[in-house]
Amino acid sequence: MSLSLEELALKADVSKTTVSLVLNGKSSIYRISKETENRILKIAKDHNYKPNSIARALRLNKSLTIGLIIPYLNRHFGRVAEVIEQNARELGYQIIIAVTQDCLETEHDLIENLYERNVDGLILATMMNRDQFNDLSSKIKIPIVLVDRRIDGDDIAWVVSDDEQGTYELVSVMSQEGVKDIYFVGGIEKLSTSIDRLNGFKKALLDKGVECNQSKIQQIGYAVADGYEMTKNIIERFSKTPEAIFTSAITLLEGLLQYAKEHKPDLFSYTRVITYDDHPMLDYLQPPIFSVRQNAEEIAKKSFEIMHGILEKNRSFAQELIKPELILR
Amino acid sequence: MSLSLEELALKADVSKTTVSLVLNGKSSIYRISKETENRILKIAKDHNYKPNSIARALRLNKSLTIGLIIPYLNRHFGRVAEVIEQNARELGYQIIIAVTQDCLETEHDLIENLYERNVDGLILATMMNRDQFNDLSSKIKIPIVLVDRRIDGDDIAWVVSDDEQGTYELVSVMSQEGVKDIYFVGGIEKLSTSIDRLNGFKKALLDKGVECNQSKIQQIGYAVADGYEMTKNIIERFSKTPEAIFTSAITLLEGLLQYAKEHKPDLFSYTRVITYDDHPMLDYLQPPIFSVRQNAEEIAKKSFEIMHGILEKNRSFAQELIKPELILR
DNA sequence: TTTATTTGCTAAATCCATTTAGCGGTTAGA
DNA sequence: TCTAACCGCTAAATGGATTTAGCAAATAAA
Repeated sequence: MSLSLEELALKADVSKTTVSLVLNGKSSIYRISKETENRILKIAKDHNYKPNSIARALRLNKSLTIGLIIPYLNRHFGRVAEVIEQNARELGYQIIIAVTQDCLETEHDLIENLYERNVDGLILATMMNRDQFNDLSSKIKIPIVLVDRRIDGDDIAWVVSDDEQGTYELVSVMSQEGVKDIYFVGGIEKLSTSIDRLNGFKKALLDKGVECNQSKIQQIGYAVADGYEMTKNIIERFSKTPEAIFTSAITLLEGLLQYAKEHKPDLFSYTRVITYDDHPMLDYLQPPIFSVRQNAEEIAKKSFEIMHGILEKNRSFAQELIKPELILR
Repeated sequence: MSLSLEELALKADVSKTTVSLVLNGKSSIYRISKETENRILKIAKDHNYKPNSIARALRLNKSLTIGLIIPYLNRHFGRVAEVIEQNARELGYQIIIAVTQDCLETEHDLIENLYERNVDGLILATMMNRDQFNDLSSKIKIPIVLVDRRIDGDDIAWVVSDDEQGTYELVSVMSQEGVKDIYFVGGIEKLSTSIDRLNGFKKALLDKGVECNQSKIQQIGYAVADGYEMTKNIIERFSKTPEAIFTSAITLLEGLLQYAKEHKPDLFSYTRVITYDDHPMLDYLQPPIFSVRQNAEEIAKKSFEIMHGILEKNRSFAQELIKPELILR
């Protein structure tokens, strides 16, 4: 299977240069005769010739490969990865995937690793701050598109959900109903997802003249156990019967549900729970939990689009806020 | 950044052959003096030399890259992919991921594509039957490990959940409680997951002397909409009040829940629902739904282990049935 | 002193596709 | 008749690491 240019040239009784030129559509530029061209094309087709991608990558310094670095392959990022892969494939790119488990050091290692492995670009759900990112950018000479988590900066490409607006709208639904005593169960404090969601949260309350007490805000992390812990803190230290709790990720909601199940089975009789991130199973929980659905498909599509634009269309960076969808049950 | 062997050789004032030999641990075989060796090692370290992986792949015909082809990046396969990636990374391999959406043609295209892109091996959740697989094997000269879905054959490597046993145990819980009128909501008929789960289902009933009527078995597909459709069929055509329904995947359960929500809100008052696949949210549904949790981590670990064994340890194929876990709520 | 062996290292081939510079032959124009 | 332009194609260099065969100098053995 898959013979080389040279073998093809032998069969066509021309040099491998000629074969290469023909197959790369440069026949006319190099004045290869129609006859020779057709002969070569036929032989190539008959033998189902595909150029060796490694040799090609070496020569062209271009591997048609994009590295995708994300914290987990959970529901959200799984969907993002899936759609990025499909979009990439249509344009001839492959996706190399790697998961950081939200560990900054792992992220650094992976970036370095993929860079050395000659990916053409990186799509990154990063934990870095601006300084760390700048450091990196100066070392790494391939385009980077941030996804899901952004870093402020005029020249940084990113595609993220409009976390602030989504949270604002969701929390506003509560505050418009007069709910005031609302708790924020947050994730990793320094990430844009946390910052933006917290801003949206505060803004929704302020709009109704509710001052947001610092004691109502917790940010430990995005793991299920973190959600459990923060819920526990709220119930055991601040209020046995909070009016409402906002969890800023589906995993945190899981933690809340787990705590409620174990220690507070009647939680839902006096507490409204709302959450960032949606999940189909929420449709079947009692009582219904309002949520914000991130448009993973659009996030994925745009982020590859930007990458592709930079790589092949000489476009520069771009930034996109993707509108999430409110789901009121 | 990242200079070449040649540049390194220049700095060390030796030939690139010498540098390569030293860096590949062949100093003693080729009698490179300790002095030269240390000088080269130091320079390489100072400059953080990393061999160009593309050049290496071309020369060695080995890309340290594994293709992973799965139907979706959903919860189950996302977790499998995540763990495969982590295991692979520790041993220096990268994972190229691609999703088929359970389309056989896409699967074929992807296999061909990844093969041409010189992956060293393929881990595959396949839709192929034995003949198609044999056809493929004869063309493709790299190791293939099937994951999640197996194909019978003495020389085919696979790692799958013990679907038959898992289903048997789960359904036995029902049949031991005297439940007889139980429906099978199945997936894609010809896949081993479907065949094995159906066998386990039948066996559990037969053990209690219950004959399994063909009308109680449906197999349309694994999509949420398929689950909806099959549930609808059961309720509208066979029994308004089935004693129990077994869904053979979490997506099918979602379809069932959706149908119930829309057309049969009292379904759970007379019907027991059990499902293959687990999901943490099931903990919070009323009434509790018993399930079988596949050990995605173990499946992932073993499948890469087998691949690695074939690639680097001269081992041959292997087959592994991974025990799932019954979750009774 | 001569031959054999060891030491320490390297030139060149290899993997395969791409691309630049240019060769030898024909035709057209002056 | 001579130069210029054109035609159709190719040799060779390139990218970077690996590996085989082997060279020259130093040492040991005869």
